[in-house]
Amino acid sequence: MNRRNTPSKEAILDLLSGSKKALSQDAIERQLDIEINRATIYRVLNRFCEDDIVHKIVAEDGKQYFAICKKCDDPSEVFQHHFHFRCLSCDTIECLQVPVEYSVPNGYEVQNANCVLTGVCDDCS
Amino acid sequence: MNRRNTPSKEAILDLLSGSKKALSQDAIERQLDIEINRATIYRVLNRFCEDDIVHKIVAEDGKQYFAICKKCDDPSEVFQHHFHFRCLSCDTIECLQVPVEYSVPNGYEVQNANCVLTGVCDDCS
DNA sequence: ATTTTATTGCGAATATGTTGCAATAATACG
DNA sequence: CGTATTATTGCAACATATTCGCAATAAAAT
Repeated sequence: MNRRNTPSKEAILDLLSGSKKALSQDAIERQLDIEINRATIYRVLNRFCEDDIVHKIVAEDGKQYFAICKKCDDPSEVFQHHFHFRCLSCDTIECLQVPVEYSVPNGYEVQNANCVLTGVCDDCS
Repeated sequence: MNRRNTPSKEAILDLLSGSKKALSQDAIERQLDIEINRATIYRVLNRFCEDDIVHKIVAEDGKQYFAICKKCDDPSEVFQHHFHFRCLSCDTIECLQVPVEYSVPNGYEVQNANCVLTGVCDDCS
């Protein structure tokens, strides 16, 4: 199951790399220069997630957003899990450099954290 | 826009009150004694949310879950926002008595927090 | 008893995400 | 290079969650 380099993969990776925001499938499709099928975009994104190149956030709107967030995924930084901020005004989601801290009851094992704060960002307020 | 008391409303409220878990529309429909239309269930739940009787959580599966969580909504308790735990094994979501703590950059205004930890709960491990 | 209008059920619409399948194309290998 | 292998793509269809319009029903107010 070796990965191959394709125009789709490159284009989506470039877009995400250059974006400061987490993007949804439709946002990606809109912002791309080339045309890529919806299903393909999802497949590429899911592959990125499997390979831990990208992380996925699900917002309150129930939609999936994808972000690269180099700083956050930097192994030298300790926090894998960070808060995300969804601005209701400009309808974007960004990774905050704010680690998610929590405790859980005994016997609970946490595998993932999906944390989204919603409100109005600085640009919009 | 005054609210009216109806069998649907009561049944759903009773169910949520008696449940220790956050429930999705289909879980509610399944657990109800009486039959209530899907759209109606959503409408009742959304009204509850508007009236702050119930809070909504959106999990990574993109689905909405509703919980009453008296303890958490108790005004004497300071934390309105708390973590939720989704167990992948028993496929339930529960409110944890763990407050969500965070800071945001200057100028950001937070209106809501949707935080879900995913993993395996004590019962299932 | 009657009026007002919130609520309901139904069907249809919308939106998001996934999947099967055949066609295409990236890579490996002679 | 030329060919074989198989990952990737596009398309259409599917699945699921949620919402919406509309007419019918039934709380509540008078």
